[in-house]
Amino acid sequence: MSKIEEKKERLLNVAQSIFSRFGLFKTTIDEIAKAARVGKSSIYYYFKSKEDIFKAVVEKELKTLKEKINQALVNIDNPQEKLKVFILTRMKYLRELANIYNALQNDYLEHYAFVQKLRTDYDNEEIILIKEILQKGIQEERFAIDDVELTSTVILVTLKGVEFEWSTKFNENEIEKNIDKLLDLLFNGILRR
Amino acid sequence: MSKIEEKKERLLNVAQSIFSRFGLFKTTIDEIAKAARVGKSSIYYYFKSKEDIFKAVVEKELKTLKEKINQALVNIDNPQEKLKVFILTRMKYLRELANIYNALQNDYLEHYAFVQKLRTDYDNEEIILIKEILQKGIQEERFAIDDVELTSTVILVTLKGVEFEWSTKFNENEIEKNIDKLLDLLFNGILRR
DNA sequence: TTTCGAACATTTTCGTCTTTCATTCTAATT
DNA sequence: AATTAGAATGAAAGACGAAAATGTTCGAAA
Repeated sequence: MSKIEEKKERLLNVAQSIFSRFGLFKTTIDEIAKAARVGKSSIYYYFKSKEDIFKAVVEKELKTLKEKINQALVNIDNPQEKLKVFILTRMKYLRELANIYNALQNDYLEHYAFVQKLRTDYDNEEIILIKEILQKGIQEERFAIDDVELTSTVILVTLKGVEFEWSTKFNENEIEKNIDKLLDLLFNGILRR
Repeated sequence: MSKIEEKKERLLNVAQSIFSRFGLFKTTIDEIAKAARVGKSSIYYYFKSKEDIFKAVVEKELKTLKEKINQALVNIDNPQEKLKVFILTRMKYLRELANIYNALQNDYLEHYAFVQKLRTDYDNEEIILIKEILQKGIQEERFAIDDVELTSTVILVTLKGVEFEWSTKFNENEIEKNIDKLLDLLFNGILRR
């Protein structure tokens, strides 16, 4: 990594921790500069604006999240298990990555073009990932799915819906139990046979 | 109905149509009074505050919604069919009743105590209704459900999640198709058998 | 090339005044 | 007495300009 990239990285880490605590609006460039022990104008040597820094931080967190999910999934073959691990890993790290979580949830940020783009882009990526898992399951003749598009949308929507409620109400252990039940519902449906 | 209740009703209808167009904040008591051809202080003879009027309007709409749903469900016996009709009816009328829809969705209203109460109360009622349908299905040995509580939560969350997306993207016919698929997913799951 | 102090530009904050609006009062009308 | 509404009240929301804070740029220095 080049010298300049190392410095950018350092500034980004500082910015990340401050943004995590105070959010985009309540942190000033000066704070970041002070914390990083540089003059505030130096920041502009590396980033073109405050929004740009925030964007970089969120993208960094997004990259981390994707890596964590990929790492968790890479040596799992069973598509049922894969879905479960995907959901669990997603929930776990999304909560840790405060800035991306905020960018995805906070209503005050939705007017920023890059946040909107981030949301739809990331939605799409997740849909694609879910679709791939489903397709693999179909290919292996484990799943029988009529409309993969709709099914993955429903899975993602449900995930986003229960995520908030569960992560405030339950501990990690209970969440896993709920996810198991949710997956059981998804796999088997509710009809008696 | 007493004279005073008739007048209240009339004022409420006027208020409903104005609130529907402009929302709680952008409509003034004066507007309602003018539209109803009464002096604005007369309104206070019937309602104790602006919030009180809005509350009454929302409750009126809620009552309408419940009636519509009950009417639609009353002579359906099959629990599968019942779920479908519930979902369709709910979607259809919720969109027509602008004020309750706003009260349930609009972030600016969530600070009002009665809106919060309305939301949680109505959530509970819907959960209860869904549970009842599920219980009936279990009783008739059509459904096999491990955790009825979680299942009904998941159904409601999914409903609320797809509702917005679908109602902007699809027409009534396509929505019905999607709901059919959604129900198929719910009933049969995705596992091949 | 990199840094930073100072200058500049833009936004936010604050105080003041004015206007609007919800609510109350009071007297008139039914 | 029940009902209505004009006028009064007070609190909140806007309009506006000055001052302060903050984001961004520039040019000189390390």
